[in-house]
Amino acid sequence: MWISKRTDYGTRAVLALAMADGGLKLDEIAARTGAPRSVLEQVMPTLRTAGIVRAERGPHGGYRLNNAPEDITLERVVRLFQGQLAPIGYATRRNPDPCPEIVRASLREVWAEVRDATIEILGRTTFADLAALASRSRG
Amino acid sequence: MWISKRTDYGTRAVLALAMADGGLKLDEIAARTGAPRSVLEQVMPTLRTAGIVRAERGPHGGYRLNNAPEDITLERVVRLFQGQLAPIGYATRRNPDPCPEIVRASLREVWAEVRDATIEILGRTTFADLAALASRSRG
DNA sequence: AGTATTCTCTACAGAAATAGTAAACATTGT
DNA sequence: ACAATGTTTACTATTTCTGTAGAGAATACT
Repeated sequence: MWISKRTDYGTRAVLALAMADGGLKLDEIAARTGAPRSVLEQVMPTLRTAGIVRAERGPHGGYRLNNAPEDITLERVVRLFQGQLAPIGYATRRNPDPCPEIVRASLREVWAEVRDATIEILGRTTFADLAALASRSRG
Repeated sequence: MWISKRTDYGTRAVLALAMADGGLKLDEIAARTGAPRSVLEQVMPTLRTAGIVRAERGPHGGYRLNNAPEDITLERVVRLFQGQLAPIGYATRRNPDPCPEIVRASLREVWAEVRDATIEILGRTTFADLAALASRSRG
């Protein structure tokens, strides 16, 4: 239970764009993802600043992906909102907290395994994969 | 960053007991795990109620494991404190939240993969494994 | 009995993270 | 000008997390 709503909404929004022909307006993204519009108002600029989507204002404006869905991994979007993917602070890849006690150092090995398994899955899954999943289930 | 301190302290405490000859008093567990004694006062009864440790009061009292370390998985202890292991509410094994939108349903597949990978690791790792890790690193 | 030792229960307080709302603002097309 | 669209920022309410404290209960020893 550790993916925040904003992370969830962010990934849903990118997937909605990956599945759309052309761009989508904020209201359309809200409708297709089930995310509150007011929250997307914060989420979308974050995606834009990170270079994942681009936005245009005014009539006929909206959002588009900046890259092909094959080139956007889930890991990238999740990290954008969530930061570290390790389950605990002493098992991050960069600058892990120290483990003064031997029991903690042993546990670190396992948390690192969980971390790596998570990164492996999120890193190999692209939004093209997710879109393909969706069209398959749609029949 | 989703393992709570209490979960962390709980797993450390069980490992400390798995590595000890005989039992340990609360203060000894606190010393070996680096956990505040006052928090362990809440954590240890939780472990006891779950049948993972047993306690004895009075002089010469303390805690012992109720089973062999080989028979206690990390999954069991983590679930005790943490509950569901899925990264998000719509990807739990039992009673997942519904996924009205197609984008959410696609993402569920991936979160389920993460969940299963996590459970696989925590479910096969026992406290005997962790104790072995510790004695290896101790040399 | 009395006392020291040890675990147990429960209430609480502060801090931090999370979630969502809202309103004023900036840009663009017609 | 004006309507349509995204942007920014401040805010509030709620929940979760973390740790502390103190009174209580059981046990062993004398």
